[in-house]
Amino acid sequence: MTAPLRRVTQRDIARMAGVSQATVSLVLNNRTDADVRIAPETRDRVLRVIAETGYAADPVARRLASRFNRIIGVFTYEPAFPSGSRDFFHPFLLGIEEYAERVGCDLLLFTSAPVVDGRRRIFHQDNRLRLADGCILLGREIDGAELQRLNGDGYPYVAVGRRDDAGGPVPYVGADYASAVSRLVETALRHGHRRLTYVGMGMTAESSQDRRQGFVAAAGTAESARQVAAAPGAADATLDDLLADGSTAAFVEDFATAVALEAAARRRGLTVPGDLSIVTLGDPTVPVPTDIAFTGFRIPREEMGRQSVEVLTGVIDGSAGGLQQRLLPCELVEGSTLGTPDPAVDRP
Amino acid sequence: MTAPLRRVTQRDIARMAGVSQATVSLVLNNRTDADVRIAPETRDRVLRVIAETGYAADPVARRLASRFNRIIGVFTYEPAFPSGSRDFFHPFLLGIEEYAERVGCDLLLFTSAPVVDGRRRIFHQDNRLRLADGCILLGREIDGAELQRLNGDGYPYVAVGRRDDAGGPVPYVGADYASAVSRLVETALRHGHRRLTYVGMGMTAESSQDRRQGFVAAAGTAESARQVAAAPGAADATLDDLLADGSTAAFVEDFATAVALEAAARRRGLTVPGDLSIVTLGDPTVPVPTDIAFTGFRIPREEMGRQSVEVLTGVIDGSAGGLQQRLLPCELVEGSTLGTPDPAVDRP
DNA sequence: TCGCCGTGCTAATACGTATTAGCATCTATG
DNA sequence: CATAGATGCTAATACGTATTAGCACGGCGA
Repeated sequence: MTAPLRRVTQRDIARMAGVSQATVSLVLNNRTDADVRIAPETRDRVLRVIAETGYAADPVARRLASRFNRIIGVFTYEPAFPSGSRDFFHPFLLGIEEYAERVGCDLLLFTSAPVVDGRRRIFHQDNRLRLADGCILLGREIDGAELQRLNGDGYPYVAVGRRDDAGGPVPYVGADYASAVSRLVETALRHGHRRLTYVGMGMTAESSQDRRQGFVAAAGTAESARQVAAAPGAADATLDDLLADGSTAAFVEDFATAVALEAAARRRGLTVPGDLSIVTLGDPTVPVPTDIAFTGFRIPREEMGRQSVEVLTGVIDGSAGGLQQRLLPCELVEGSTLGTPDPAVDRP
Repeated sequence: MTAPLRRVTQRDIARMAGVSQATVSLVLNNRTDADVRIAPETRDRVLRVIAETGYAADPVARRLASRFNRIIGVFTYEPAFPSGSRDFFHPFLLGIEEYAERVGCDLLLFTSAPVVDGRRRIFHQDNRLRLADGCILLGREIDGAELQRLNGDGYPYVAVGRRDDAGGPVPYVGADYASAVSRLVETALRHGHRRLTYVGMGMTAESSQDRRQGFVAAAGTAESARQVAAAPGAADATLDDLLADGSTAAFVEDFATAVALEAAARRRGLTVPGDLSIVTLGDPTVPVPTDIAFTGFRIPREEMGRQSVEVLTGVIDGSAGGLQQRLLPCELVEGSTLGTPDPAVDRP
């Protein structure tokens, strides 16, 4: 190993070209303002030396002197490349990367953030947020206190997924779950379903709230629209509950639960959607093997990633005017698990 | 939007605590050298103010003044989160993230690197490599000229995958393809195979060279050991060629080609491995649907990611002594596509 | 000849931190 | 009481770039 060579700096270039460091900087930044004038010969001379030496400005010094880094932080509340839930983050990252590339920004993954109580923390002793010009927040549940702190600090950020206010409005790019669920409920009602059940996971996250709100909003004309909590493991109990209630359509928050529910129904000799319609309210977040084409909707994850970068760059350079909150529409998936309820099922 | 608040700096802390900026820095870095002494009361006072304000050192300034950033760059020659070949990078990134987290480093993805002639370039006008303390290079084929430049600049980096020298030895963490292929060839010979064919893709990448070398090295006692180039689309022609040659075992570089070859054989009523043994020389890089359990080996991608970070940190802080080149063993996969050649096949 | 303006560049400074030489002040020692 | 040494801190400077005020020079009009 040779001794680490010293960087070539603007001073070196300046000396070689017989000009001042300031001139090198001006040439480098192609400044042609009225009050900054460099003779073409001088400019060429400097550029030639730069080319010869292969000089490249130190981005760190640049950042210190000016304002921005062209670095976009990405904070994930869970590891960004998990083996388990890899399908959750991946589409977001894909969109983020694509747009970051387009605007010429690098992506900084905050892998150094320590895990406390099972989740990563943004704020800790050696907080490194300021490395980036701004930050994209990814995660099913985001700590409200941390959002509040971000707002207080005036640090530019965008959450992926709608977030409730936290000491002020939270900039976000989310998916319009409420509307998507509402449309599914309306479809069910058109098919003649009268008794509906929302099968949740007992979560308080905004994404869950929004789905429930969409359910409630559209189910006004139903005979019954109730909510229950369930886990994939308790599919049989959930099925009992649905049958006892006389529900003909289940709106299932979690994809894996829907899969388990369908399997349980089949085991009992029930048909889907003949005896029971099952609607899923989102893409699988973990790989679940199934051949069933569930009726539901698609979360525009990739587009959310893209637009989160777009919004963030706006927030950073201040060009974004007012409130930066976007809800993207979800595309409905027709599938084959929502049908007309079998009249054989006893109803008045 | 409020005006972007000025950062809290060490100067602010110093003023509040009634000390100098230097003292704040010393306290912050927990300096306890013999010639640096801070009274416990002073230290506490400073720490209290730091805690109150939630101050965090600006990593950019820190980097400029000192040497390191705790940022590890990741340069991918293709997008890091591709939709197509997502399975290629993902395991590497997983290992990289895991180890980076362990050593408390952040990960910088160089998404800003522009694409020229269909591939990303490390070196371009506004080269941002120096943002990171060092860099991990990912990609099937890495430009030798760029490696040479990296070596010349004395920039710390590690390639994932073995690389030929480029103006000096290239630090890398690779997989020992040669040995893995050799062992597979030996297995085939033990099974009685005498005529072997290496089905390559006509690539010149080191990973391809190594496989071929392993093939040649172990096939010495075979009656025939030849190499052909083939693409998945030309499976039928390849099969013809194999049969004409009387080869009983095909060592197929590309997973998709192996799948196509097996399908072609089945269409012709041939059995695998009865009539033809097929060995794959690596995991699929793109998702290929197949139910066949191919005989081959597993590339320790995750471990390669982990160790690349380990090696890089060593290179960066200079603690790594000599040459940093590691070849990790590949685990053989028994599978069911390598068997004893059917004696019915005409051979002398 | 003087003043004025346009041109081409440089000196000085800021950005926020780390480091080091060295200045006071106090304590122990002779 | 003078002095040596330890102690606790600060002033100064470096890191590499961007920015801005302003200097020196030459040409031109009056």
